[in-house]
Amino acid sequence: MAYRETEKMRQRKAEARRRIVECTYECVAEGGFRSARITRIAGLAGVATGTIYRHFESREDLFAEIFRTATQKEVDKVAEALDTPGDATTRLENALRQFAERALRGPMMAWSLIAEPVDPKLEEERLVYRRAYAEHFERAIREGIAEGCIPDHDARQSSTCLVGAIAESLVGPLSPTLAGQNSLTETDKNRLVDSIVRFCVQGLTGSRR
Amino acid sequence: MAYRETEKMRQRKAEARRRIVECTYECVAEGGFRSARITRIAGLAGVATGTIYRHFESREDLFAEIFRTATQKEVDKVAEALDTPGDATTRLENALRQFAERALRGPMMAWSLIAEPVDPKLEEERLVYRRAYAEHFERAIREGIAEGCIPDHDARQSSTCLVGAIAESLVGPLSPTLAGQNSLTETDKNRLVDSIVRFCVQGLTGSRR
DNA sequence: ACAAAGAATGAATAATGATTCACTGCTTTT
DNA sequence: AAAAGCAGTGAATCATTATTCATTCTTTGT
Repeated sequence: MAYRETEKMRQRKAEARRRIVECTYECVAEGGFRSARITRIAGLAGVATGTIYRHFESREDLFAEIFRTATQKEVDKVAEALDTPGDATTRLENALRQFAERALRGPMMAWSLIAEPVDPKLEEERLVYRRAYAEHFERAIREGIAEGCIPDHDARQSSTCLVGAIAESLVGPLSPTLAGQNSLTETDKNRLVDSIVRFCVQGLTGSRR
Repeated sequence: MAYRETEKMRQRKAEARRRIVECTYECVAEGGFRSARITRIAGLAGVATGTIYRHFESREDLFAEIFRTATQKEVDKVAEALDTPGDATTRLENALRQFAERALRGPMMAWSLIAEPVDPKLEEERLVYRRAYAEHFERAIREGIAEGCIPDHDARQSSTCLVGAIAESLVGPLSPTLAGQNSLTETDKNRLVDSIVRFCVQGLTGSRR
C-alpha cells in the first residue's frame, strides 16, 4: 500500500467538489437547469468534464444536489419566519411575504426551483419540497386553529392551496419568456406580494384584515 | 395539369389527420407527452412516420395542437359552468368542483395538461391557458363584486391564486409516480374536492358557507 | 392507357450532449 | 528513488429519436 488518502487530498477533493457545486449553482441561476451544460460547468470550475463524474453519478444527480440545497435553504427560511413570536396569522403572512420577496429578488433561480420543466427525477424532488413547504404551513395553521385566530378546517388541504396560490402567482412574473421585456418595478412587486398575501390570509381566516 | 386536388382526396387527407390527432391523444392519455413516440403514433394511426410530417411541422407542433384542443375543451367547460344562472359564488364553486372532478376522472391527461414537464413551446401554451382559466374566473369574480357577494379587491390576483390552489391540490393526487399504489377512493376524491372548493370560496368571499 | 402531379413510405440520417475509459501524471509510502 | 495506487483528463463513444428525402404508389385529366 504505497498511496493512502491523506487529509490534504481529502481537502483538495472537497474543494474541487465545492467549486463544481458553486459553478453549477451559477449556471442554473443564470439560465436554469436545462441550459446548464456539463462542459460549461467543468470549464468554470477549472476541471475536466470527466472529473465531474468522479464527484457525481450523473448530471441529474449533480442537479438534484443543487436543487435540494437551494430549496432546503428556502424551506428553512419559511420555517424560521413561521417560528417567530406572535399570532399564527401574522407569522404566516410574514412567511409568505418573505418567500415571495426572495423569489422576486433571484427570479431565474426561483423559476428553476418552482416551475422550470425538469426531468422526472428533479420533478420528484420538487414534489417532495412542495410537501415540505406545505407541512410547515400546515403546522402554523394548526397553531392558528388552536389559538383561535383561524377557523377549524382541513389544515393540510389549506396548506397545499397556499403553496399553489403563491407558486402560481409567481410563475408568470418569474417566467423567463416574459421576464425580459416585462420586468416589474418595485411598486409592481409590492402590489403583487400584497395581493397574494391578502388572498391567502383570507382563504385561511375567512376575514379581511 | 394532370392531377388536381379533389374533394375525395381532401377528405381522405383530413381523415388521416384526424386519425393522427386521435391516436396522439390516446398515447398522451396513456403515458403523457414525454413518452408519446412518433413511431408509435404513426403505427396506431396506420400511416408511416413520414406521413405525420405531411400534416404537422414537427412533433412539438403536433403536441401543441393536442394540448390546445384538450385544454380549450376544459376552458370551455369552466366558462360554461360560470355562465349559468345563480349568484357568482355558487357559479365559481360549481366551476371549480366540476374542473377538479373531471381531472380526477382522466388523471393522466389532466396531469399532462397541468403538470407534466414539457418542452418550452408547450410550457408557453400552458401559461397561456392558465391565463385563460384565470380570466374566466376573474370575470366571475368581478360579477360577484358587482352583486355584492364578493368583497372588492384585486380580482385578477385572486383568480390567479384560484388557478394555483386548484392545480397544486391536484398535482399530488394526479402524479403518475404516486398514482399507481395510491389511487384515491371516491370518498377521498369527494373530500379532496370539497376542501379545495372551501378554501377557494373562503379566499374569495372571506366567509365560510 | 398514359403522363403529370401529389401523397405516402420508412430506412437512413442527423444532431445533441451526456458519459466513458485508456491514458497521464501526481501523492504517498518504503 | 521507485513502486503502487489513485485522481484527473478530454477526445471518442454512445444512445436516443425526431426528421429527412429518394423512391414508390395513387390519383387525376386527356
